[in-house]
Amino acid sequence: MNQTISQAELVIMKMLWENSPLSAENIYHQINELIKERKWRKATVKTLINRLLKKGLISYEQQGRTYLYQPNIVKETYLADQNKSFLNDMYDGKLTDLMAAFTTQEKLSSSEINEIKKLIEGLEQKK
Amino acid sequence: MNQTISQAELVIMKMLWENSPLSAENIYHQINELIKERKWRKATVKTLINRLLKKGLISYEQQGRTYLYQPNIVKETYLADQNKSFLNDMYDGKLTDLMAAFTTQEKLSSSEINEIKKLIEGLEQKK
DNA sequence: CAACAACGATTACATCTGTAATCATACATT
DNA sequence: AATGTATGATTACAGATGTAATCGTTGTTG
Repeated sequence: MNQTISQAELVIMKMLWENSPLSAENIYHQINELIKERKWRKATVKTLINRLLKKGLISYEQQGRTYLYQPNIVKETYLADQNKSFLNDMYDGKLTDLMAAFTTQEKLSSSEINEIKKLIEGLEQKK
Repeated sequence: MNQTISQAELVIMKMLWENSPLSAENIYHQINELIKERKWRKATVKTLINRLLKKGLISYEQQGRTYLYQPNIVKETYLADQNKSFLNDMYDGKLTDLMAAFTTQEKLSSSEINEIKKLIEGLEQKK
């Protein structure tokens, strides 16, 4: 259940999280239209789909001659796991260190700063 | 120059960022003392060191019969790259989304919340 | 019905990773 | 000097990953 998703596989997963179920053909087209830099052959897309199937990360329902694929895991769950790993790997679990790095590294508009402030205030309320 | 660092290699890099130069022997011992769960053979440690050398991520100076290794890249630079990739891969570059996920996902002490507030205030000053 | 096209299945193959064993060499010790 | 030992170098090998080509089957079309 705790299968890893490779970089390439993640592209497929994102597509399915945004909009599913999708056929292989469909995924193929979306990838090559929306992500111009990346040109995958159909066979490549199929391989990635099959690997995701084998890992149990997606499933399909048969629709006539084609298969329609859909994710088995929720995006938020996956992200939460990734966040945790990233935080531990890069900042030894110290969230404030991570926050400091991100906020100083990325340039923020004042509306974004406000948004973040609101987040923090929300946290204070809750406790 | 934009070499990737694998999970295992990162363990070595962290060691060197914290304290360098170090000999292979030294790295070996630190890994197996400090990170109890992980038991690497000396040969494994050497392999990882050699891969990092080949990637140009570390270098050595000879000290008699042993080599002393040291990082060629600064930790902060590496982290900044990782942050950027992570932000793009997981949150399509939307920092506030990332922040929202992390702050709601991790439980924060009120002192941590304060620390973050100070960070944000610092950002506001600067603009 | 025959040929083609569409779709899924199978196979391929180089590189990267994790995890080492073994080999060679130089130093230390009896 | 001979042998053990520490250290670096070379080789190994399976699984994951990126990137596909090709094969097989079934529906479509002239």
